[in-house]
Amino acid sequence: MTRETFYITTAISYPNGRPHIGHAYELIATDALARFQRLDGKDVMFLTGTDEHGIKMLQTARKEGISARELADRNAPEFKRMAEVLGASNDDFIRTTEERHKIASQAIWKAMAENGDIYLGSYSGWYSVRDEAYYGEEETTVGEDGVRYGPQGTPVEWVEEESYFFRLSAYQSRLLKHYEENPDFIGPAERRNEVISFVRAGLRDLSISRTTFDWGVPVPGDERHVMYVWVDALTNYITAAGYPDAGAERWRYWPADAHIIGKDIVRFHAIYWPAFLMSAGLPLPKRVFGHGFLFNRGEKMSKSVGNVVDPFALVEHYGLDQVRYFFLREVPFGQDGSYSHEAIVNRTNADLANDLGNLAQRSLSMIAKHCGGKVPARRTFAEADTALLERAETALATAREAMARQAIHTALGAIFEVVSEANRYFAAQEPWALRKSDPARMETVLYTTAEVLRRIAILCQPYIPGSAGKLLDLLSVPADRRSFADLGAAGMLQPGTELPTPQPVFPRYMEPEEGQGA
RNA sequence: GGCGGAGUAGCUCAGUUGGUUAGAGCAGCGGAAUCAUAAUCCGCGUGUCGGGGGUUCGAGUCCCUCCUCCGCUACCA
Repeated sequence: MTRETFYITTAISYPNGRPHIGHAYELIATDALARFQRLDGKDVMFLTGTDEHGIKMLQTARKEGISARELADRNAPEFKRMAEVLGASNDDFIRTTEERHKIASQAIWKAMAENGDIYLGSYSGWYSVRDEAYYGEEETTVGEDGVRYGPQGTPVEWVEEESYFFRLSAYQSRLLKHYEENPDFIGPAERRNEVISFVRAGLRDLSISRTTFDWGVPVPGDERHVMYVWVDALTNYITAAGYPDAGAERWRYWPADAHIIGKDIVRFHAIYWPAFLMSAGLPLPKRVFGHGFLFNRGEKMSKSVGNVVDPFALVEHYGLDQVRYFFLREVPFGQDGSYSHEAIVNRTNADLANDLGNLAQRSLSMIAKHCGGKVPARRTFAEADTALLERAETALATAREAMARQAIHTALGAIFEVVSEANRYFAAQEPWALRKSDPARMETVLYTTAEVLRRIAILCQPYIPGSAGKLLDLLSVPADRRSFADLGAAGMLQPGTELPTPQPVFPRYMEPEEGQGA
């Protein structure tokens, strides 16, 4: 029997600089979504990568006195390294400068051309390099410095060039129909509204080639042109699935189940991309989800303010799972979020070290001391025992529903509800008192606690894979018995199983004696 | 200007189709306990639910209006 496939992607990062916290955030969240589906038995493909063409790469390279390719070759590995440092479980890392991507991009171009959607025209206007957009004369203003600026406040220059156009205007009603018939195509709902009102306002044909530079994928049949960077960038999602080879091993993953992107590029993914795919006769992704931005103490990161936070430093300072947990739990996915040293310390100490870590430590220590370091025997379960264990299964159901709509914070909330409940259970049962009054009952209580920890750890794997794995190791849970299918009765701990000496899983963050925090 | 979203306890937020004394977490205060990573458990909130008006037996939850913030979008001097 073939398993259900699940294909999920991040946006590909533009490597004209080093990875920043926004890249890290998107990757962590997408990784959690991918891991969840894997644990839930799906055949998952998770893709991330870098988007290396376009004039901005060229300009940054020029400024540094190197070629665009050298810049890409220098920075792309940093993004790859970030994926490793963040514990991302991506199955592939695509670079748009790869040969397979050139083949795919040219193939989709040809498919769109054969469908009659590409025509040669010319474009002249005020072009903003930074915005990568043309503006009408009336949209620009000449500043006091004599420089002409676009509506976004970026300098523009007069550009006149021959350009291929994509007949986007022809797709207006088909797109609207698609949004109508597939209400979950765009998430969250606010983004969907924005897209629909934009499309309703009317779509103009899109300029999709450039002749003013050559850092891009050549247009098939007319190599004076390179493709507009977004045509080539969006195509990465099918390149990695083997396009244009319909017989490719990975083609079974297409269409993607979810493109996870920042809210700033929703338009490209929810309008242009489906239009390109319709034109090329390919199925559309099932969902495009735009997450929010992160702010440092409520302020947008910027180099001038000096509050840019390096994801590598963050992981180094707080620990990988602490960083993952904080962003996934603290920020409602889809909304903007804020982070600060205090918030990270509070959240991770309270939830990970105090609630979960300490519960594991106190119960496993008792087992080590009073049960011979083996999974204790269990007698008849009391109502409190079964009730607690069932909470974990309820949490899985809640998490599953939440993760299907990218409500990662809701899923984590449900899981940590079980942790709280387990602490209440442990305090109410007082196994330390039972040790003298009713040792048999103590064993059952400790068994129940260990078992609920097993379930919690299984549920935590998508979010804090390293620590969850460590906890499962402490419970001697075999590596092949850690999926969601093993969550319930089928995978329960076997009394008598030898357990390793308990060790703290989540170190408590202690403020350095002196010096400033991160 | 148009469209959309938001404004609820010190902080971050939940609040189904309107219905008993508006909730959670964190922080704070008091207590219990001592198995544990000074962790845990219990108790404690007089919040104008942005302002005003309205519908209703009853509104945080519906309608109108105003204010503030944010997003998308279209423009104008």
